[in-house]
Amino acid sequence: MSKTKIYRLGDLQLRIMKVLWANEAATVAEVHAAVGGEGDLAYTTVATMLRKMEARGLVKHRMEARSFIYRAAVAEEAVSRGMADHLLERLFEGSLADMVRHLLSNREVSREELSKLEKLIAERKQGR
Amino acid sequence: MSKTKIYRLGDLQLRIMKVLWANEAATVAEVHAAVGGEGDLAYTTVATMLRKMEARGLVKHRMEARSFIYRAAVAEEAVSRGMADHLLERLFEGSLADMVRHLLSNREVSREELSKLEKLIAERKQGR
DNA sequence: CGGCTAATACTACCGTGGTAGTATTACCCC
DNA sequence: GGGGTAATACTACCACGGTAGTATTAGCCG
Repeated sequence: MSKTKIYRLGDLQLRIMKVLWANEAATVAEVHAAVGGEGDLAYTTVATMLRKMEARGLVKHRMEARSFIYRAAVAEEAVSRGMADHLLERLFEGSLADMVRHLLSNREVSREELSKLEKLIAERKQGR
Repeated sequence: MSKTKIYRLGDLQLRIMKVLWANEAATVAEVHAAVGGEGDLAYTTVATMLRKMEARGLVKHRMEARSFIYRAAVAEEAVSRGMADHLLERLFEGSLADMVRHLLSNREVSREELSKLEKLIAERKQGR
């Protein structure tokens, strides 16, 4: 299959994935340190979550000197697109314009962001 | 509180909300008919879900001639924005441009959509 | 060697989305 | 009035995210 339903990640899971995407490989302790910023979690919580995530195919581990070294088993791209696509379909019936409209309303967006967006659209229109 | 954590809605819940947003008010039977399109659900499944959603403050009901008439208790706007914002923060650290970039890649977007987007950005830049 | 320590394994528990069966109730029609 | 029917209520399960305690194990250090 390989269809791991990539788009459904909880908050903690996503935070963990971000650590692994940023670091390529990390021990439980490293993930715990990196993830546990505010309102820190128990070490075992992170360890348990990693095990559950491995069962779901999100991460893999190898043993090294008595420690598990975890790394991501799914690409950040795939997850980002999966989740964003899922939301776009579920909520806005695939209309990107609708989605962006919602995101623009009631939110302060810097001029830089707007310019970046403009450029993106323009490029895309050019078929690039 | 009233902070119902608006942004976490399951697929079925969202489908139900869409029916209620479209219809203003509906009986369980109506929701069931409208939602159960493909791979249809049991009537009781919809009824149970509605009850759970009411407990969470997502919908309300009134009695009328032996039947519950449900209506949405949260605005579509609020939910859409909540969910989209949540994703934007969790996944793209608030960078709208990043998010749109992901959504544009590997996806066919009509010229109309692109034009709509252009207009949105332009309007926003004008401070409107 | 014996104990400390760091690591994983196992188990448990809560909340909630999703799904649905069974029970109860209240009406309506013959 | 009695039976059928439509509606809700109650109960039950499973999966899974999140959280964490307890048990076990393996290695190290004095």
